Amino acid sequence: MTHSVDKPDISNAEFDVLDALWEDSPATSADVIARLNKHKDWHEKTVKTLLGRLVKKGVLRFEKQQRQYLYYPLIARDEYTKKEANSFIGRLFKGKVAPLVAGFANQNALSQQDVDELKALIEQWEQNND
Amino acid sequence: MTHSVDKPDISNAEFDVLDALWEDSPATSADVIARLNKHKDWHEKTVKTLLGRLVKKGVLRFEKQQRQYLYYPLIARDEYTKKEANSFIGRLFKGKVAPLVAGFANQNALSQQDVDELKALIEQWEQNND
DNA sequence: ACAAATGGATTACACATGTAATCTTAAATG
DNA sequence: CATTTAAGATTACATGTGTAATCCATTTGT
Repeated sequence: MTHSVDKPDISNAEFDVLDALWEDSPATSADVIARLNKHKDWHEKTVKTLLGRLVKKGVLRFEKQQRQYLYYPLIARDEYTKKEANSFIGRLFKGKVAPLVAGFANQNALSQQDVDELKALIEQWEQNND
Repeated sequence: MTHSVDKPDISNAEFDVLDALWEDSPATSADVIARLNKHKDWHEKTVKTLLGRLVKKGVLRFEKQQRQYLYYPLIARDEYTKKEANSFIGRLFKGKVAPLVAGFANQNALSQQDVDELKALIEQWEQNND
């Protein structure tokens, strides 16, 4: 990577909006509002404000579709979560992922499926690092 | 657990202060300032403001030591990180820890040690869930 | 054609946060 | 003892954030 644009901070409320867009995009504000209101109860105006802020932050872009806008995310969910995970683990667990998993194990928050997935990941890792 | 007090939000700057206290407590504000300034460069007044806010939020308490105060954390680091990890994983990864670990693996951010620790955790888990 | 509804733009406003400066009082120092 | 210093308390102030309301221009329904 030769150059990378500064990642703007995305607030919690903004994240929820972005997440609705990640669910399926492009989408109109009405679409986003409808999706969000399946779980939350936000006023239409609120969601529009957040869409606007995300555009201003460079996280979304839009294309005019007659009167409405079609919004597109400019960052991938995966990329975003990866960065957030890094900084989170960095701050709280000195960058080590195992202690976080240990906390989950400790709380009985690991399912058989989680464990299976972790085992698969490890196997994969060992494959690549013999 | 029969009853639990509402956990106040701790901001990023506040977390750093709290973390300095977790390093060793009780401690005076001067201690905390000194510790923080090994890595950051915060004005003394700033740190004192943050200590005050943490006290107001019920995260710290203090005892007067003549003129100075001795500050004590009122929550354990482990407990705090556990809660934060839960909400973080909840929001970004639908509550599943494996996808987060997958992101790390994917970035080549897993060391042999991490993997060893994960394996140990899994083994432990399987022990308890046969 | 006119009015009502609807989309986005602009404005609002309280509380949180980062980052101190100033105030008050008591301890230390000459 | 008078003065400087240092601790905590109070105040400050720009920006960010949650949560809309209002404004303005179309589109749509009657």
